[in-house]
Amino acid sequence: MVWCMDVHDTAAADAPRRARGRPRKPPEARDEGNRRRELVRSAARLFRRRGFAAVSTRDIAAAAGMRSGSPFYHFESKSALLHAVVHEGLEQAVRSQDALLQALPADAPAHARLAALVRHHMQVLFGPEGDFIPVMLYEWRALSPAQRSAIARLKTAYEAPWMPVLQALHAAGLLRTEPRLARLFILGALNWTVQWYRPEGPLPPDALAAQALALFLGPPPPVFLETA
Amino acid sequence: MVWCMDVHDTAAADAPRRARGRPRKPPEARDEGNRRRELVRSAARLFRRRGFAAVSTRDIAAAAGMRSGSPFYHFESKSALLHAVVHEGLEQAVRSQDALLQALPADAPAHARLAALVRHHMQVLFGPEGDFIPVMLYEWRALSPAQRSAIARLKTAYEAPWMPVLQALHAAGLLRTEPRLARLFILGALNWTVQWYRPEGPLPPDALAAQALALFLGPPPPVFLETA
DNA sequence: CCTACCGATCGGTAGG
DNA sequence: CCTACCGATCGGTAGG
Repeated sequence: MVWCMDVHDTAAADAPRRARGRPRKPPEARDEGNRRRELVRSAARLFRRRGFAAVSTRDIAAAAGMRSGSPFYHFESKSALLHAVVHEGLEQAVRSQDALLQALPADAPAHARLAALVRHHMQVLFGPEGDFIPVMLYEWRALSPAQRSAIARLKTAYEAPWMPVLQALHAAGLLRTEPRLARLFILGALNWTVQWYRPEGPLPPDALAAQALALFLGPPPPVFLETA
Repeated sequence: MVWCMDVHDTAAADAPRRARGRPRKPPEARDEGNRRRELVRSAARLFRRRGFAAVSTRDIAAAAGMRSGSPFYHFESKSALLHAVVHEGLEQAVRSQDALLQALPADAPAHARLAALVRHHMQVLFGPEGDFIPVMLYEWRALSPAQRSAIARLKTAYEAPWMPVLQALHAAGLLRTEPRLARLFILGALNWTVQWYRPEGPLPPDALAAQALALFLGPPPPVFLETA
């Protein structure tokens, strides 16, 4: 092995350690936990833009202001980084969706509940943390089996609240498709928007959500059916 | 450079060419044009299963029964192979879609036309050539700008016939969403099925298409509106 | 279409 | 968290 320190330079070796190489950041700016978060954020952005396999750990390190080997101080592998992106994004999405449903009036009609779920889903896809879930949607394959099943549990938790809402709409005759299939089609149509929709365009995410809802439920909110 | 032929073995060099290395296939089994097609087919299957970046040109060569360098006899680069997959798949889809529309009665109602388009799209995704279009859908990014715009023209040709149908449904009040958005949502819901649907399961592709149509158009075919 | 090869890059690691 | 490095693999090519 070859080292950059010249082993023949005994004077330097015996002298007190001098600062070598590039200057270190002052300790208060390094802020341990945030370095890891910065890696996850950078990885999410790069994975979304170019895909997992096309992004190198060196790219991620550079985006987070580190050297090539440093991501492996925080994560044991590239795929562990992907797992962190997906896991943290999905955990946050489950949390905010649960909070949303808690905030709805207990007697909110199914139509209003579905509207809230669709609107929230678009916020998850295009909000400030908008890289995390698309990475899950499109880079699923790159996870190991063990990682996949950890994610699958969270995904089930995210999708669960959709079912009673779709079942109620189906029972009321407002949804002609079998609820489980309806959920797959609806989430598919919404997830696909990451391929073509730009939130900075003329149509804001909430308006896009309203258009999607109109496609699935046909006529405008038939309030009369719910409020007897 | 080092060659496998021993240059000191002048006797062998002067002797009439002997068969060296692995045996060649007889000429009639090689069938020039089909080798290229086999590469495209193998590439399509691998790109779909593992993604463009995760598949090596060696993998593709092996799947087509070739050695590592041989794909570059047929294609100038890995991305040219991807382009061939996408281009040939999309060309075929445009052709069969056009044939389908020609075969419909001239007075077929918009509802029936949309049903035919949706059914055909599922056949494109899950039929015998079912790897080609999913590769386009999910590996779009890996194409060069020039390749992308060549594909974009074909994609426009594929999507064009959907618009008059959706506009007619919109005008008839059977579709509550602006037609252009409806097209994006509908094709998105259908394209997403490659993530979860297995055609060898209990629900055949045509039945899946019917369920999707019911979701978008609500009530069963309102024939009375079209047949006066 | 194969053989033999090249330069570049990749994920990951030892040692500090 | 950096430095210096390793073995493996990758896309691609020259020459036949």
